Amino acid sequence: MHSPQNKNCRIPVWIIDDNKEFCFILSEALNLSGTVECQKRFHSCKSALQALTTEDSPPSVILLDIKMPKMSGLDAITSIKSVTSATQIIMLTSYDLDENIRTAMNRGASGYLLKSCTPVEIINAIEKAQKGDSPVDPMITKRVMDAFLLQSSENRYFLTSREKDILQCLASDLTVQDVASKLNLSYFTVDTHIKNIYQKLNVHNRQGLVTKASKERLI
Amino acid sequence: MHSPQNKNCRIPVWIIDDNKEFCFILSEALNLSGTVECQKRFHSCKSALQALTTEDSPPSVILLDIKMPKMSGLDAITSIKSVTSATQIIMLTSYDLDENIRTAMNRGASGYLLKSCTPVEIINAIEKAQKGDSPVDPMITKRVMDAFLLQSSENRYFLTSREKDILQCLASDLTVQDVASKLNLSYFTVDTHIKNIYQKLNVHNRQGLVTKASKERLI
DNA sequence: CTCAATATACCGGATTTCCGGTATTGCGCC
DNA sequence: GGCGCAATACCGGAAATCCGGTATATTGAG
Repeated sequence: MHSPQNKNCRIPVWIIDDNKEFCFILSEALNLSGTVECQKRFHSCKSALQALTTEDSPPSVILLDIKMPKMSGLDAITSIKSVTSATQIIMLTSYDLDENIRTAMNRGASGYLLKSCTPVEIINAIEKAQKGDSPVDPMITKRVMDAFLLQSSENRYFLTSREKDILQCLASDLTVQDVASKLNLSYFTVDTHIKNIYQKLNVHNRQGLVTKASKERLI
Repeated sequence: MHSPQNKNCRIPVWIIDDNKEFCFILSEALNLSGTVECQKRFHSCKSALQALTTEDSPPSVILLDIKMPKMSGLDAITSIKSVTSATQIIMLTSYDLDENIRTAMNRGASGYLLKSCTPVEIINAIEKAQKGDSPVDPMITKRVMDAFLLQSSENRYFLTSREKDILQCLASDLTVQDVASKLNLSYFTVDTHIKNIYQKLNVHNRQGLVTKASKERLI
């Protein structure tokens, strides 16, 4: 009736996410549950696809990060579906409102999860997806996220220590030049770090950065 | 022993500050006290100097805003002292750490006050100055300010309603262009408003603005 | 040892901000 | 009725940011 997997076993899941830290934490969390088992982790779409084509047992559910270097998770959806159409795909995103969600759904994803969801929420979503349920209700994850954000502000964005340094400096009126002098770095280095921070926090300019960092108590 | 004023009267004070609203509020507060009397208010150094040279009774103490259009309060110190050397001058500043303080002291000011001080603190400072005491201890005003800032965040910087609108927009990642579209204004208008906000909050770029506004719960 | 991550550094062009001006209109207040 | 203020609008040049690249050295984990 439900899925093609054998009934008495835990739901086999793969995670594809270039963020190793997040990837590891999530898999550990899933394996703590009785119902889900993270069998494999990949940090690029390419290696995951390789495994899919060579291995004989595809997972029931794949958790797929939307934003990755090289091949985007968005592009991987159709490839995965063409190899193993029975596998459900749940997109992972860091961002509150990612316009790519719609695209992902159109391409065959079953739903999406915010990375800030609790493990329980994620496991529920996996169980739902395996049963063939339609997309995860965005409002649920949204609500969970809102509550979740208030605590656990602990490095949700995986900023490196250098990036945190620079974030602190930026919060106090300093220009790139100023920060470079203060930290004894090249202008270009600071510029690079800032670009990376922008990407991690999904903002596109200074005021966006400070606003977000401030809201999330990063500064 | 103390000052040249007659003993049974309240200490006569003038206020020179281009911010009419602040000026008025402060004078009202002073007049509520039993010991200090705000006799005159001026919104420019020029008009105050004019009054000083024509009137026969200079005040014991002048509260002088550092930052004013045209003639800066800093420039006015020597002029005032040359007319009435017995008058004590207390500088007023909005900013946490104003480098002009040192200059003001060198030119003959008796001390300085942060505009965010409580009326009681200000009155104490006036009484001290009139007795010829040396500069107000910066740490006192600083401490008072810190406590004061936490409450009474009510429009400390006298932002106009339009300015508050724009501040809100800036806090959410919008560029000048974006804000202009959203509020149906010209790019130049928004630019002008932002310049004015910068001046009022004493910041010089976007991240400084957002940081300060965020700290002080303006957004 | 190898791989990946991190921190470092540089370039160039497009865009945006920053700042000091000026100017006009409308509104409220003595 | 005039004065000042708030809001609107415009200009131009200097400075800073933004972004998409590329590249190298070091370090830690497997």
